[in-house]
Amino acid sequence: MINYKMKLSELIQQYIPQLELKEIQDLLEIPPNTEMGDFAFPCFKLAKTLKKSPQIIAEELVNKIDIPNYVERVKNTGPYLNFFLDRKYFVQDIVQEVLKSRSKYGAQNIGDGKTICIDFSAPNIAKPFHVGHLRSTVIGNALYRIHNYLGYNCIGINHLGDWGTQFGKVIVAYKNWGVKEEIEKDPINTLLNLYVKFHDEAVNKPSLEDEAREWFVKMEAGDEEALSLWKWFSTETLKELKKIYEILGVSFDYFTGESFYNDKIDSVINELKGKSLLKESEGATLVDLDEYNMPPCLVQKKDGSTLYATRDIAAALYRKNNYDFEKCIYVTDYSQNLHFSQWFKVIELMGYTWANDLVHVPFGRVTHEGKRIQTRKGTVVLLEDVLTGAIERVKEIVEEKNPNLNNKEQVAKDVGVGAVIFNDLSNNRIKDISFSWDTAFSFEGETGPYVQYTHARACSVLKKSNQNVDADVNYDLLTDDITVDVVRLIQQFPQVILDAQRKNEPSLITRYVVDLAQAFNRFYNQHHINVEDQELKKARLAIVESSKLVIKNALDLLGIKAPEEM
RNA sequence: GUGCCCAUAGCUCAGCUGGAUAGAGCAACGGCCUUCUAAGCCGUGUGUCCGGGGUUCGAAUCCCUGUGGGCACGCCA
Repeated sequence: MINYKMKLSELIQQYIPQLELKEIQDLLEIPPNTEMGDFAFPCFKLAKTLKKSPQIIAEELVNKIDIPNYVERVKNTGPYLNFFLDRKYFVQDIVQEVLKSRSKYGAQNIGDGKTICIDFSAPNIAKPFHVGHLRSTVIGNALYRIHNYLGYNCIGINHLGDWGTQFGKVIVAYKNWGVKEEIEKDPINTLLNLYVKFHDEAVNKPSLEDEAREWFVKMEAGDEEALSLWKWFSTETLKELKKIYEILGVSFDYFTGESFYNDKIDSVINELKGKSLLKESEGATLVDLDEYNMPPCLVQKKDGSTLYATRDIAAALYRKNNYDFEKCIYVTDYSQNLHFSQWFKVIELMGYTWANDLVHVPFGRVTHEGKRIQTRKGTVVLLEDVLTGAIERVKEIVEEKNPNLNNKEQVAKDVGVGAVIFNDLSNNRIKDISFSWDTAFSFEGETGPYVQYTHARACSVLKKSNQNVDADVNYDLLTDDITVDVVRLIQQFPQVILDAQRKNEPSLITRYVVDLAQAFNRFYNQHHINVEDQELKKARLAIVESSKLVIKNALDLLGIKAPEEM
């Protein structure tokens, strides 16, 4: 497949040696309207050096330029030089590439086997998995898949919130009001109720908070009772969590939560001490970051127990030593921005240059009808309810529109879950999301089901064609506007993946696949595919197959299934 | 108070490291199933791109400033 941007840049440079190839490439753009061509080169930058108006420069260039075979014509429009690619050449080039590469179309090896750690999902044990946790999970999962597709060796780590003072709270609550059998029956909800009850009671009895902290001190000291309760709570909740991951189709290489680093903390504290980074303040131990315009990073409470940051530092050191990552990505909501800046700085102060390879990928918060979701207040929207609700809704629609569908259960799951994931990945990650049942369950327009439907439709046409698709077709039949629009989008896919990786922004792929689905649906409505004319049919099938493959690849990168029928 | 983030159509949002008339979806109205899945397609309309300055040949995009909102700021995670 030709890198058109590169080729055109080289071409232009022959006539404008004043500019670096890189500059020309950066300048080359896709015009806002396809009537203006496939690529455009604005001549403003040259006006000063050439001491001519950009309009005149464009005009002179048009007259000079020697048109290569893959370009149909070059036209000047005011200060712009517009390139119109040869449609037949272009469509053939792209379609042949897609049909050859198939599920690898868009894949590249820029990662060259280098390791990327992705720390994502990380729900708190003993708290329910709500819609807020979904974002880290699906964004992290998409980043994992995107990096993998680009040749990185990915390590997905679920840094479970399974350690800390909160467990002291749950232990206190359990010892006061808990019932063993209830936890066994419904661990997450029962533990949640205990947690909520703790906070209700602690309002009137603040000593409970001290008790909780004491229990956490015991946990870190290896107290048997504390640890066995903790272990019990964790295993029970983890079982529930794994069910959710199963439904979402998300997996991890390691479930090493915060507790995993318990025995690795002392050496971190010693190292910090050895590097003279620690300071005592009001009984607590911290790293002073005043110089860097940040509040201090607390590493030990006055009772000697550790904090979130301490365990994050220990985890980073462990990962660097064991995985030798090129980059370690943390996917959390933006309320943790300061936390990450602080301990990244501590790593840097410890003298590790790889502090620069630690990347925080923040995302916006989820509210429910404008209100904050708070576990403690019990105002949660459970992810499980959202998922099962979406699946039920899909079942209703299937009964209405396609009652003879074969594997209804599986399709309902794929589409319902796909709708929820797609919805979470459609906007820029930094934007807050106001969760609403209506939008989560809407399946029209820019939604997952719309894209999946487009894919299923393409599959259906291919099936009904009763023939295999091959790339040896008459490309003269594929040069109309609507067809070329589809191919143009297909051509952009590899670059979209690169952008998504560079910016850690899966929504670029979500947006892209909607555009492609729209273009394909226009093609589908405009052109009948399984026509009598065998030559035409064969040509159009090549477009359908290519579109189908790229939609599938894009959905794969997002962690969304693409059923063949729905 | 200090720091960071956000502000684009009635609603939800795109708009790449500045570029040609600012775009989608939803909602509303009208059209398209005796031919490949109507979860679809086509058509109709709306904008002080939060205000004010500045940089530039050119600003929704960059800089400054004001307003409105969000988040964070020592023993939670």
